[in-house]
Amino acid sequence: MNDASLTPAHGATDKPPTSSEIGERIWLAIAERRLRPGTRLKEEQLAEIFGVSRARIRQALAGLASEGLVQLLPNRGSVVAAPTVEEAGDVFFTRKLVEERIIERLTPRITPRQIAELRKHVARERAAAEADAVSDVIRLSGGFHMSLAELLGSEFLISTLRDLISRCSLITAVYRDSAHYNCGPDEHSEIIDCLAAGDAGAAMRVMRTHLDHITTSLDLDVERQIESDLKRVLG
Amino acid sequence: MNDASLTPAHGATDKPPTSSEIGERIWLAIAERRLRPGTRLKEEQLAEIFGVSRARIRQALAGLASEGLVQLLPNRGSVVAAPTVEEAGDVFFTRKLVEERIIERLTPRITPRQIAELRKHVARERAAAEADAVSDVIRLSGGFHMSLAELLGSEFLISTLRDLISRCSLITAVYRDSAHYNCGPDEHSEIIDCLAAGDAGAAMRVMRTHLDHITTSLDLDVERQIESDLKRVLG
DNA sequence: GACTACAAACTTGTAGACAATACCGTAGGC
DNA sequence: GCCTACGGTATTGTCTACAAGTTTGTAGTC
Repeated sequence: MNDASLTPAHGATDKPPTSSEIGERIWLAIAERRLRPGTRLKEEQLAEIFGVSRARIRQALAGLASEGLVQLLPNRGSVVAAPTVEEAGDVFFTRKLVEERIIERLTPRITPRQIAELRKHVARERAAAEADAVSDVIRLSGGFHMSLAELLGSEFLISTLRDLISRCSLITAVYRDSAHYNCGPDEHSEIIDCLAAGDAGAAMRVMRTHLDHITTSLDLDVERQIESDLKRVLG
Repeated sequence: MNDASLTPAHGATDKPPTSSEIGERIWLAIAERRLRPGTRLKEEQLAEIFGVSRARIRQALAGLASEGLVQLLPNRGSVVAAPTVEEAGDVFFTRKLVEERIIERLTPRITPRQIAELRKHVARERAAAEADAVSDVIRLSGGFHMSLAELLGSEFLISTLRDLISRCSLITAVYRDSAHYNCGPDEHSEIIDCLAAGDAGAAMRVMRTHLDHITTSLDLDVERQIESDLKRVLG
């Protein structure tokens, strides 16, 4: 693993990062494909990189493991997870259902003020896309979907969606063929229009189409060989 | 918290329990309503009860927190979570969708040998129900659903369903009105029949009905006041 | 008499050290 | 020449001690 792949652009900070900040940085490194599936994540190495003790690293890794981003091998360490094609299908299928549920429940209760907030978010997405700020684009495009869950306020759906989006980011990082990062802001805008019009059915349809676009942009048919499959390939 | 509520029936073991064993015991205590929502879970106290150090307790609590069973309050400790009525709706809704997906994918590939395994499982459920072995009944009724996911072999759906079943157990523990524990074996048997017949549609229908039965057995309309709602009640 | 500021006790958060386990290279035997 | 057994090295798993934060009780003041 290249140490530079985890150090943030804005340089070293004074305070030691919290375990969730560490998790976020590792997550971003995975989503940006700087950390490839199969990469070993040694605790001591990470502890040195982030300037914290191993205990905090273990916390962060445990969190990432529960989100399915890293795999914890007992007594043998952690590696960046390598989702299978089948798993990818399940994840996107589930995400579609959960996001439709969110839309369905959010539509009748959303306020004009919240609509405005969402539009601002999409504007930030556009700005980041035009500036080619890859980290921001990835974070913001997931952030739009998270915002919908947060507006709804259901703790369960929020944490479930966070989990699903993380997994989707990993999947797209593995199976996406080109530079086209996550979802585009135009379809997000369209979803907001439906929400503003109070048309839950239309919003759900657009959301479904939107997520289908992401799915179809993946090479799920191609069998991408990844590091952890090495044994199977050569065995 | 009563210490006795966590000690297992079969007495103290020689070896110290692993963090997942500790998590399981706490989970069971919650599912059996021995630990009520809002109960504080002090690390040192738990460490003494299970005869391990605090580090292992923290692991167990972190795992339970990611399943939504306990709530981690930074610098203030952990309490047994108190799901709201709205959250309960979301959880059951999502569980229905996930279990239907499992059934849908499992039906065309299930083998007679696996059918036989499932029938054996239901037989164990019946035996436990007749013997009034509450712990076993709770574990086995959830176990049936887990078995379906495990037969399918999708890591994602397995971990997702484990999460959902845990949350459902907590919800039923909070909102169920009487002694009727989780799901009955008869409907499980019916699901197996549909699987054996290769009729995915029927199996999905039965599963949906089955889960609806659990939902309707809850007092979701009644506002059960729980400790963490104290402020809202008195404020 | 009620409110605010302070102090003590308790609980969690963190770090560092030690023990257990798994992997890799080497030597010996078949 | 290949396989197996052994030992060194590296990495994870666990525990104990200390630091930081929060809550609770108490005294002083308005």
